[in-house]
Amino acid sequence: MNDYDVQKDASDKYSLRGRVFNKIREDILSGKYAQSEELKENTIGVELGVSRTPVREALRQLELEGLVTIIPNKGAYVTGISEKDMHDIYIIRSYLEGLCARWACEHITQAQIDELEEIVYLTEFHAKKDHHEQIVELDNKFHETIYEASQSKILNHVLSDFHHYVQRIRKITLASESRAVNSNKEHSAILDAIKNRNGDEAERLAHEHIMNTIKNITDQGLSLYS
Amino acid sequence: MNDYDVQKDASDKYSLRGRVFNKIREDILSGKYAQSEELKENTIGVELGVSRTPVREALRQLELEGLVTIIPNKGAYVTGISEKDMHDIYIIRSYLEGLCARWACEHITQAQIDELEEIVYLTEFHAKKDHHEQIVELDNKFHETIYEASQSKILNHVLSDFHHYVQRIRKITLASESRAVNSNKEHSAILDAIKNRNGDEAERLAHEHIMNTIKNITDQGLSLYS
DNA sequence: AATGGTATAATTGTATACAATCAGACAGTA
DNA sequence: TACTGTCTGATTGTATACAATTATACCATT
Repeated sequence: MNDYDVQKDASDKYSLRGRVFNKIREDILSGKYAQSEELKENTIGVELGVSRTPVREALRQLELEGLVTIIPNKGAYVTGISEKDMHDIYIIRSYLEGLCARWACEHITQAQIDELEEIVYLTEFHAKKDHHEQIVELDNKFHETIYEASQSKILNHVLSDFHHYVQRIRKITLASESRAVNSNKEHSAILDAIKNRNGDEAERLAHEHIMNTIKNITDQGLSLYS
Repeated sequence: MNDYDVQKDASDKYSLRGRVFNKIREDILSGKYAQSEELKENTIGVELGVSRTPVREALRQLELEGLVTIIPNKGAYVTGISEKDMHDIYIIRSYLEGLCARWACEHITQAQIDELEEIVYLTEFHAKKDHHEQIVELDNKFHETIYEASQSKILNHVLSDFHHYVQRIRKITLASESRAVNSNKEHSAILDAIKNRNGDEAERLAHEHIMNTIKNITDQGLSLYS
């Protein structure tokens, strides 16, 4: 009757299921759950203050993403990803980001080019001042813009999926100022190739860009999965 | 304590949800549902003789696969895939199958090599006799074996996802005897490269193999999405 | 006729009830 | 002890109930 007891959780952008989904994924990727740990619907539901239903739906989605393995009538188990998996993801991305840059050459709009130029410019600025937060944000934006510029729903989808996995790593690598600067130079070169509609060059540079990221991490003795 | 060996190998009988999921996906890919058509949980449930619950779960999974778009509190709508999407999938696959063959060079077991040789041999036999059914089956097997030989969980996962989309096309292309023969010759060449542990060659051949498939379809005036 | 508001219906979101299945304990037997 | 069958509790699979939200139809007002 009275409209006062409405949900105060104003982030109506995400449904309950969406929030549960993100929470569990985050917990898996962050290592809160051990490998092969059983994820009980009821336990998680109680933990998050929701019923089993949204938890079930989230687990089914995570199964499709490969983070969870469901054995019928038995349970859901954490599959997680190993360091090798992370390495594989980077290699795969190096190919696909290359292809993506090539397609972007063919389909990019002037507005998108402008946006990329702005991103490169701003990154240069923030890199000097060591603004980690903004740098990571801009890095994401740069790649996402190229995903969209490829005008390939499928490729965008695949690369965006991987995005969740590499998110944490980006924060680490870009914390090094020198890498942030170099990374931005590479972005700038990729952008130039795209502006010149040089597909071969764009593909090659984007491919190398990812490979350099791997090299940077391993050179520092860091792990891709930390 | 004991590590619970989570088996992904799904010889599992499909749950209701699994069947509903496959059915809806099939119906979307086959064009039974029009683009942007609303998928009502209740309607589909009644149609398949199940309640809303498994239908909901299936729709949520399909959303993650990109075949369905869910607008919160409103409904689920068919996103489907266009002919361009199919073309993109083939191009993406050409890269990833190449990478997969490269990795297979590094990790393949003797048993898997034996299996591939058997597949090539049997395909040659069935191609002569125009046994479509078996040819398609063997074609699938060939590719899946290489996916596994790559020993990359991630790459296997991505390529297996695409598999569903190209399944229908394979049946069409391989119906042409000449293509079936040529395709098998290409398989044989890829296998040779893998046996010689020649990564560059294997990647190049596997890449070309997919590109030839596209060429074959378009040359026949066929569509990738039919 | 056009507009706007309200009641009503349809649909989704979540919670819960019940059935099916599975794991582990325990007792009986040899 | 080793084996085996049954019971019990726990957990998942599905169906259904109810709440929240959205769409639609209808009437009143202008």
